[in-house]
Amino acid sequence: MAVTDEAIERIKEMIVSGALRPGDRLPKESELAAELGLSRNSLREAVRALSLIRILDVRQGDGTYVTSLDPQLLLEALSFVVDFHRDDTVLEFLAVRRILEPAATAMAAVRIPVEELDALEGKLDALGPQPSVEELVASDLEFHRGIVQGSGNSVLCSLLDGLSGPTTRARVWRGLTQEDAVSRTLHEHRAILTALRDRDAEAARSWATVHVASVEQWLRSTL
Amino acid sequence: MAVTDEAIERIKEMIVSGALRPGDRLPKESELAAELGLSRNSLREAVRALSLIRILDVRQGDGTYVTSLDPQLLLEALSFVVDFHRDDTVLEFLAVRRILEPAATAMAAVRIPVEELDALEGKLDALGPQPSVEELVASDLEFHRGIVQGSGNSVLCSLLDGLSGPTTRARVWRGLTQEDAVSRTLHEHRAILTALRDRDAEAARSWATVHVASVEQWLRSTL
DNA sequence: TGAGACCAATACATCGGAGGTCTGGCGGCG
DNA sequence: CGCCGCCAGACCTCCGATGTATTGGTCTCA
Repeated sequence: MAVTDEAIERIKEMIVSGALRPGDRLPKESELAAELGLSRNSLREAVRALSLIRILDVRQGDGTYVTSLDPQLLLEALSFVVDFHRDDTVLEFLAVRRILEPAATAMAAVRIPVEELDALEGKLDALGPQPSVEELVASDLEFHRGIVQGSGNSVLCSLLDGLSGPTTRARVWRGLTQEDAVSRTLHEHRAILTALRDRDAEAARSWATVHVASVEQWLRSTL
Repeated sequence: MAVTDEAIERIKEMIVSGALRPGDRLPKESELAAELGLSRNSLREAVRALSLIRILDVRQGDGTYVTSLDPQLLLEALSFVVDFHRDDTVLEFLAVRRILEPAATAMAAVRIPVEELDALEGKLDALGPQPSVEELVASDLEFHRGIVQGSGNSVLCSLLDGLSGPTTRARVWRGLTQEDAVSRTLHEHRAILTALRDRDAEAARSWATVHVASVEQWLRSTL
């Protein structure tokens, strides 16, 4: 195995084993390089790779630290990966989302705080009757994120966040706004909110399914 | 932004825009470095980072190539990330799996080929009445992977594969084998197979739910 | 005495070059 | 025609030096 790959494994092992804990500072480049028995350049490649997927956080002039390792942070790299997929696999991502989103919405029905529901409704109200594409995308993203956060599962939340990345979403919306789907989507958002207020998990699940499925269907007919 | 990060974005952009397609070979280090306006060392850091998440494939003595970009390949990096999580978040990953696995099993019920079912049953038969821990883990992993592949959604398949990574699974099994859960698990596997043979999606979904939930419950009571 | 500016130490960022190693292809030899 | 060794190309690793951002202490001034 190449020295750099070995360094990646060694650093990973140090973190997994607990020798390095979240927030800990790594020895400085030169020391760590000597410790692992390689040059600074090679070590830097390892550190950079781990930095890309948010395992490490390098701060110039300060040092290199282990991140919080929150699922949210680590799965953020997922959206980077999703960006590489073209339209032909978007449907598969959307199918996964159609599984997760209703489940998350149903989970949220029994535990999301009323204040959060109020906040979400307020944001829907703030959206005018003729929102721009950018506003719609932002609103949609925020709406779903708010609900999924209400599920109380941060892994689920981050996963959906990554799957519904800006790129995918934007691609979908770009054409979707040409149709009358805008008002229908907003109506579905309202329906989901109502179901959540009623603490009706099954209704919430159904509305979420309908919501995602309608996007999926439109996309399938277009591609 | 640092030159290396910029290089990562530039390379990503080249791939997403289609300038570089799967399987394409990148210009050699020195040329690409000159083209992007940075040193080879910095470029190497960028390439190494993209290589870690399976976007690029560097072959010593040959060149650097764009991978197939299959969802399967890219989501493989997910298991690397999952490895960093400790027991306290395993439950959240398992909860996500409890959502996805039944759905995938139900999808498989209507489309998995009979030959695949035969193969899976054959593997269960090959497992003796007193399998070792390693055999059990391997069998369990292979069984679920075979079924999920039958769902026909490669994204879903890779996602579950990553979530049920060897580490997580091994941790769970290590203690689980102490109980009588072994025979129960094997029995559940048989039941899932039967439901799939009957093309009974609902039964398959239910058995998969029971299967994952039992592991989750045991884990919850142990932690 | 307290606040703000200055400065030096620290640590990462970037660079260019040199030597090593592996791969694949070309040509010679049997 | 097939096998084997040579060789050019490309990545691997390392070194040493310079640039740059942050930090924290110190010094000066009000």
